[in-house]
Amino acid sequence: MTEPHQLGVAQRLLANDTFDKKCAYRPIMDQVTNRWSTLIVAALMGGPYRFSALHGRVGGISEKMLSQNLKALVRYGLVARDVEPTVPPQVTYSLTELGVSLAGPLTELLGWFGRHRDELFAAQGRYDEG
Amino acid sequence: MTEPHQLGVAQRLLANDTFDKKCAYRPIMDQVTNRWSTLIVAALMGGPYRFSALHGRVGGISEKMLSQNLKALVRYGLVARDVEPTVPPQVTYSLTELGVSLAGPLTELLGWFGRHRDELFAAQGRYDEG
DNA sequence: CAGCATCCGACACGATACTG
DNA sequence: CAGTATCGTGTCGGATGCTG
Repeated sequence: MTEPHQLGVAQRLLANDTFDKKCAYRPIMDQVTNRWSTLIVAALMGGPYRFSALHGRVGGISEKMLSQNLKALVRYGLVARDVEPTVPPQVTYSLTELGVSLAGPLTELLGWFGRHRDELFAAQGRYDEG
Repeated sequence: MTEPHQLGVAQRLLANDTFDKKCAYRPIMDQVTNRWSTLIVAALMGGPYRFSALHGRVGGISEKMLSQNLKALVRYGLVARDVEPTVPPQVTYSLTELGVSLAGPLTELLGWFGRHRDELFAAQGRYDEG
């Protein structure tokens, strides 16, 4: 039941050249779905966070990558950056409305990997054996 | 209405450490959501394809990357590889059941980028100006 | 036809050190 | 606190040429 519908959607998308590699928003999508940005967006779903809090929350990310990816996310309007001009400075990051709207599809994708984790590992194991 | 639910889901996922960087399936997710694999899976939603057909369909991909990514997708059980022992050889690729189940979330994500393309570009333009 | 081997440049990423 | 600068390494990914 879901299958034919999904295939139909895919066909339409392909027919309209909507996600071909040449399509102009692919670089943005590559950036947003990369290793770190997904985790950062996910972390920000929990509410606004300051730089160091985010750094602790995203587990394993370097300051450089956090800074770099945050900059990109701000650039695409997915994350808001609020600076409190105090000493020491306080910078708070939060999802914009656009960022929140991305959270849905992203969470679904992440959820899929969570649900099918075992099957993926099993297939990987089988492949590496034989 | 969707917002609080999504945030709740995210919170639960984070609380369970389900998509932290350290989480074991992240490497698989990185592979599957990378630049080419998403396009390959999308192309295969249209039905089974042979190597060269797929190569033409995915637009811009090199044979090396197609081969490499197909191998990874086969390894994770998302794509099936059927060899017809003829001369010349015929190799057909298709989505497995697992692959089809991934198509849903993936299509949603791709659809999101299609729908919000203009906002992303606008934000990018604004950022690069000021 | 369906690929693998090789070379090579570009960039992602981490570690370390430094700044307002 | 919230970053930036610099360096070094590894991987990504394209181009080319070759094989069964």
